[in-house]
Amino acid sequence: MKKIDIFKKLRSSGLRPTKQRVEIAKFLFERDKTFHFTIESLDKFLAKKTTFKFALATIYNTVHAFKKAGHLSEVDVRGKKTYFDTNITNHHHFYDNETSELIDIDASEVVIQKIPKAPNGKKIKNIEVFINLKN
Amino acid sequence: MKKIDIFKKLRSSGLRPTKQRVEIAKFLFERDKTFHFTIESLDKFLAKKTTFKFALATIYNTVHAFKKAGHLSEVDVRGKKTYFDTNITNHHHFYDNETSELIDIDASEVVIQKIPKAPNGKKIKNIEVFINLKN
DNA sequence: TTTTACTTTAGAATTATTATAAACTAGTTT
DNA sequence: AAACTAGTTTATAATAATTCTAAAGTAAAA
Ligand SMILES: [Mn+2]
Ligand SMILES: [Mn+2]
Ligand SMILES: [Zn+2]
Ligand SMILES: [Zn+2]
Repeated sequence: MKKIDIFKKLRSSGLRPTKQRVEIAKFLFERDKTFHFTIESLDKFLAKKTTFKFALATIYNTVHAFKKAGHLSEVDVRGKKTYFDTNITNHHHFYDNETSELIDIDASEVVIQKIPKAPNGKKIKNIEVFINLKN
Repeated sequence: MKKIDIFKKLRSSGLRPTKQRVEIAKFLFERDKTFHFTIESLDKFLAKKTTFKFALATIYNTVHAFKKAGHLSEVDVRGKKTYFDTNITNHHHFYDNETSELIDIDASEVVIQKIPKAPNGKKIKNIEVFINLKN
């Protein structure tokens, strides 16, 4: 992903390309594989890898703007912190409780044969399969 | 569920049957159908339906003791509050985002045909299917 | 360049949860 | 039944994740 794409991500999220936001966007999107992160892990990375400061509020605001624009998704994990995902396709997860690690499962890897019909007046929006792992 | 069973629930959770705990246990277990709740909803019910006071810490402690003893389970729901479930069988959920309501799906209602194998050295502990609803 | 609207930031506020430690009580012992 | 002991409740403080605020700074428009 080129720098011009980073600007597009920002613009399409309603964000001006400030230096903080560009750094965040580069870290999130300028890579080959998608990944999962928390605000805390992102903050730690930014503190270590860049010279200037990032207020936590800036990180929260930027991540939420990306999420709102559909450039990030959120994953439900037991625990207190929110996990974000740069994989915005429909997909599923393994969760390794020992390491607190999320592993993607492509939607095509899961085939569901039978599912109940949605309650009256409701439709199915999406199905999330969460596979807990043990050793 | 009779009063004697309430005492068993408490005893098997390592809890003395105090009046607070008996009230909580009666509310949770003395009913025909299982249900989902948060600490907040439980607290509100107890405040409204009983005369004596419940410290929040007592509610948290009692619920956690039931969970640890296997009398309650926890459900991952997007959001900040923890949801508990008096249904401790393996089962799945519909989640109605409009009403923030969880609806049980019996394990037999879901048949999964294909699933990837667990990563090296890991085993599958359990599979949770979460179906998001829309109108 | 000046202006305007948006952005960053430090710190305060909020929310859910957990910890603390003093007052209280259930169950046991005498 | 009184005394004892271990467990319990409670108000309050502490912690952790997140959101809010408002002052100072910056990008883009005029
Ligand atoms: Mn959020
Ligand atoms: Mn959660
Ligand atoms: Zn993922
Ligand atoms: Zn349930």
